[in-house]
Amino acid sequence: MHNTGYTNTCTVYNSKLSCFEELTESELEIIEKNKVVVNYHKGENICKQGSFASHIIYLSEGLVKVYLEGKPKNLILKISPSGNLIGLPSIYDGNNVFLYSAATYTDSVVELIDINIFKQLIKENAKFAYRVINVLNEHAVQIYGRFYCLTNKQLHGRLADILLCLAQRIFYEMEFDLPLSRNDLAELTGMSTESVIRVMKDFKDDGLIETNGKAIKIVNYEMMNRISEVG
Amino acid sequence: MHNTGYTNTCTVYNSKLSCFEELTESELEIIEKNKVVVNYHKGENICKQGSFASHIIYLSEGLVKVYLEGKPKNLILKISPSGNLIGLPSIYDGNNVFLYSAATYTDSVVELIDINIFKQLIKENAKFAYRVINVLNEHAVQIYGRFYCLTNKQLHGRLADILLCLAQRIFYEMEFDLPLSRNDLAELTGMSTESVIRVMKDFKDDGLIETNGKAIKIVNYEMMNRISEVG
DNA sequence: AAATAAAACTGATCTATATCATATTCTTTG
DNA sequence: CAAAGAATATGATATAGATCAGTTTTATTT
Repeated sequence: MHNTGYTNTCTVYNSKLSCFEELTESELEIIEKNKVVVNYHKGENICKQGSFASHIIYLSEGLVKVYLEGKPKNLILKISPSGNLIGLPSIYDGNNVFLYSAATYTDSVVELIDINIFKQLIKENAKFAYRVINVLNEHAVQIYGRFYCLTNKQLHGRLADILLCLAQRIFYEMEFDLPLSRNDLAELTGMSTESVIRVMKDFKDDGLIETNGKAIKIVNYEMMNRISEVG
Repeated sequence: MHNTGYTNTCTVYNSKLSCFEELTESELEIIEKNKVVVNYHKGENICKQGSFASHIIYLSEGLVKVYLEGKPKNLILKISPSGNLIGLPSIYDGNNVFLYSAATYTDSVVELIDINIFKQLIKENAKFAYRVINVLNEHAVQIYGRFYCLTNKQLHGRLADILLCLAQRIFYEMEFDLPLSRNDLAELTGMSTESVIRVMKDFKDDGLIETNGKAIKIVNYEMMNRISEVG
């Protein structure tokens, strides 16, 4: 049976698709010549919603959250590991503005590509543009899934989602050092910090996970997965 | 000051951008020759999440909801009036599948464009592709806004949002015949039908709106707007 | 027009989860 | 190394909004 569901809050946008493969040597050279490399510390903002989007951001190292600014609290759209582009939705005529903010969870390295050059490449190289469309759509699927989960699943499901997601899509292991605080997890799952702590405790008490400081181990994958699915 | 916020649940995706303007005569002809026109009755499905996406759908008449299928309940991503494309996110290599379902609120007319022809045009005409990217991004903004509202605003804010949205973006008038049931509104705002009714009553009692059967009139626009903003 | 079905409405109750208040542990820094 | 500051933890309380169980109104069918 075909999988029609968006059953994962999984927040990680980890594109398998690179659009740059479709560029010619000379086009790549244009990018190389016009890009700038910038280092960021943990917790810094790499772009700010509403500010002028002069660049497309390529995350070459690190881990960032991409989020909408909100009055009482922000809304995280995705977390993005290295190898992904940030700011593609800014390619939008008459509105050269970042549609979201992004901030680093860990020290990160970023390459800034002039947005006008990027746009020019799209307008000249249809294959490249096609790839960009693919990346945007892949991204859309992720956001849809997250949207569904945050609006439909409850606490245990959402937290299970995120933990599985980190294990599977960021660390590729069931045991990892969590670079996020309980507070970060709360923001990510749309729950209160206290609830994160309580649900984590539930998971521990039920033998689904083990924690030791920042270290987390998903012991009972099957069960965690069921919790994530059931909500 | 620049408006950086996504303060509207507004669900209506009403693109000002048409991507077809960038096509040449002969390209348009290709589309004309390969398109099929289909009529739908109110309440019918025009595409189903997970099914093979053989076509891009152009809504030439009517009003539809675009939604994710969910076990206890669905999640509406947007409502789309005539003049918009549905199914663009299906342009996604290795996954020729509808990423969402769509169903009509009213009798509708649809033009089906073969997805392979559409893809081919993207790959050959970069300007066209650029427009498609613009449409996708415009769309993304809408969904982000809705995402924010559904996860952060509470009942009164959400319902005020939708009513304003219908008035401003669908009917272009403060007085209109609502083509949606209370149940539809509930689905749209992510609340229970009973709550929709209660909040509607609150609005009526406070003199913000007047209703008479299917007819709705937004009397106090200012106040409704404030409710929508405050949440 | 009577009968049936479907919306719309109302009130009572229940529950998931936030919020608040406070305690404990861990981490940084003077 | 002590002191201050974060981050984590825990229990009590509050509440927005769902769910349930009905009633009334509107729409549809016979």
